[in-house]
Amino acid sequence: MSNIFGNASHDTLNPKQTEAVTLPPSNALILAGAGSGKTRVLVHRIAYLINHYGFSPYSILAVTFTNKAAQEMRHRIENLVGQNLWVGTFHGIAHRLLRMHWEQAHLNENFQVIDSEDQLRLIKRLLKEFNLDEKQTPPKSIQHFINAQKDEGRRADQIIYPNSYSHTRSDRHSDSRFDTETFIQIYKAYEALCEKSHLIDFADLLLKSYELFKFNPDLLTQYQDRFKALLVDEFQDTNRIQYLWLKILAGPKTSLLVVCDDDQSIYGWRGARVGNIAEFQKDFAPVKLIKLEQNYRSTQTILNAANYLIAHNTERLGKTLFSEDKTGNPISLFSAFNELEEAHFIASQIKQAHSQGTYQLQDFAVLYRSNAQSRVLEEALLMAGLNYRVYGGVRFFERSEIKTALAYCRLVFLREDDAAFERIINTPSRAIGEKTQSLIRDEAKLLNISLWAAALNLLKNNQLPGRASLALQNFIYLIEKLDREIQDQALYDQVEHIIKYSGLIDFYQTDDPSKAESRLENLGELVSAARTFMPENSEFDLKPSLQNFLSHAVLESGEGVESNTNQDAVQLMTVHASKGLEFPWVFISGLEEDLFPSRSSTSLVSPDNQSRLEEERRLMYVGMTRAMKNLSLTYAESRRLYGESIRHIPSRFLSEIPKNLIQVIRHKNMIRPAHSA
DNA sequence: GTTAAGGCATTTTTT
DNA sequence: ATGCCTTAAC
Repeated sequence: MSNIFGNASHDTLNPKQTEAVTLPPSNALILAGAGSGKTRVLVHRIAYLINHYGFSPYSILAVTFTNKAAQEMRHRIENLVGQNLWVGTFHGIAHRLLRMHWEQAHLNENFQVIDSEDQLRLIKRLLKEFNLDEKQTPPKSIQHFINAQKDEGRRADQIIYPNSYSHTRSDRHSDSRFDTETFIQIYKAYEALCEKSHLIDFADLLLKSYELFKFNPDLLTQYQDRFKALLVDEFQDTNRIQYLWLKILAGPKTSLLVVCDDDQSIYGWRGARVGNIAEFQKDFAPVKLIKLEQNYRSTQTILNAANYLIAHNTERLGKTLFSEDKTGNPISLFSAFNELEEAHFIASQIKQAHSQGTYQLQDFAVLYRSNAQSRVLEEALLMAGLNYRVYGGVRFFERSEIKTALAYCRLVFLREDDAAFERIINTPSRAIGEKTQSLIRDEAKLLNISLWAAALNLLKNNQLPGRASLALQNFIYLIEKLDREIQDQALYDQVEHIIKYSGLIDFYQTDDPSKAESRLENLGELVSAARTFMPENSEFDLKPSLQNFLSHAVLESGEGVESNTNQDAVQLMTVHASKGLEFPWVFISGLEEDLFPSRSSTSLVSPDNQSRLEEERRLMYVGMTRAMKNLSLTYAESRRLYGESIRHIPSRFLSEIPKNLIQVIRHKNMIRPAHSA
């Protein structure tokens, strides 16, 4: 398993690391290769600023991308300097700023954050209002459009018409059938709806907090003066708005240190701009550049292979990893007849190595390009009697029963929350059908009020048939009753009470018997989560309130599959999900053209072609550099995909690794599993 | 208001 | 092949 302390076993910093840590306060770019100890450098840098330059922890801000990275950094900083300073994700920090300055940000005090599922629901509702057909105008494409605009820092009225957005992301949906003007209109309506409902989506957290600074110069100055040092992790993954946010926040006296690895930029497809690195060097000149190229993770063989592979990319800053470790085992390569044999091979290799006692199961990771590949691998591991754990399922706070329960909490907390209203108005079913709901929506639209207020209006004016009226009355009564009952209760009592009296327990007990058990269990866990909930970061005097708990649920939705976490098990995940981790023995499977590199990165006729392929190559590079001792590569000549067998040729990436580093494993007397129907 | 049948897409994922 | 979601029929 990956060691959360990275290479903490090395007690001293190497010369390059030392140079980065002890720089005088100034702008710096740390180009940190895989396994070169970048988190360690960041943490030591913070300690150095405090201990050597006398910076107050209060004047330092460290930004990461994931909650996991933020937690780890917070933990390590506390170990080193024992101080509680401001560390968080871009979104987490933006959220906190908006909570603190909600008035200046033109927000409601009780605003709620919505996730992309809620966002999509709102968009679907708008499409209905616009009388647009979902087939002709897919809600997903609208969602993508809106998020891409916000990620670029543009409001609906700032869009440079036409097609100003098409260069950033995949433009599958930007052909003439979809009229940009319509998209902009929906974007506008969506903004209005969010404002009315006091809701804010992920992208808007950043955009709104950027605007908060932009339109409140006094506040901005206050923060610019406060932050003497800004540190950013995984800078290659920043998008436009995140860059703008950093740029506006960094004042004349702020020194900005960013850590990045352009060779590990694998999120271009969701808006990350590697170009921010060059822009940073220009905007923040002079920028001190330091390269960390010594790797503490892998054997030199693995690094050589990875170096040769990545050298095929043209868009690079340039960096070559080296290790003090011995050469190590050659990289093994296995060619299978089909995906079943491939899986069987991997399972038997693991079984064999494991039985010799050198490795635990958790020392093995099996990586793949797409999630669909995991099933065959799981079956093979199961057959071999090996425990495994698949990363990346539906996360706790994203499960439907959890989201429904939270929607009750949200509506109880804030009646204007239309997203919550729509989710629970008829769950469990209480005879408020499409007809009634549509009447409520019309009323809300007409008077520009929330769905809740619209429902009250319809009841007051007797505009509903008797049955519907009664049902709606009961629903409203239920929410108001819950609200009254939870006053003055502690958070966990509130959550427990709402779940208990919302009718959800009965509903999930009978709704789908196969899922009933796990759903009820999850609802129980939600109460436990509320019981143990304690907001991070004491500086802001956060209490375990319902509001804070709801924000936490959206912004930190937690690990995927939490079961069997403590069991020794083989780790299965996509190459993307493996970023930042390390394993003694890594398998990368499905190394075939059209799979890895993916079909869309090679076959699309677009000017983007080259960079798409380079991103795939970086992905391969990320996968390879996860390996500490052994790296095994596999591919299948034929693979069942989408119901039919397809022949594939070996991935070009295999031929980009020098032959002398590879040992080809021959088919021994292996049983070839036949394809089943 | 619930269930069956047909349509459809299907890299990667965080917040 | 499969799962998800809209639509059509009880």
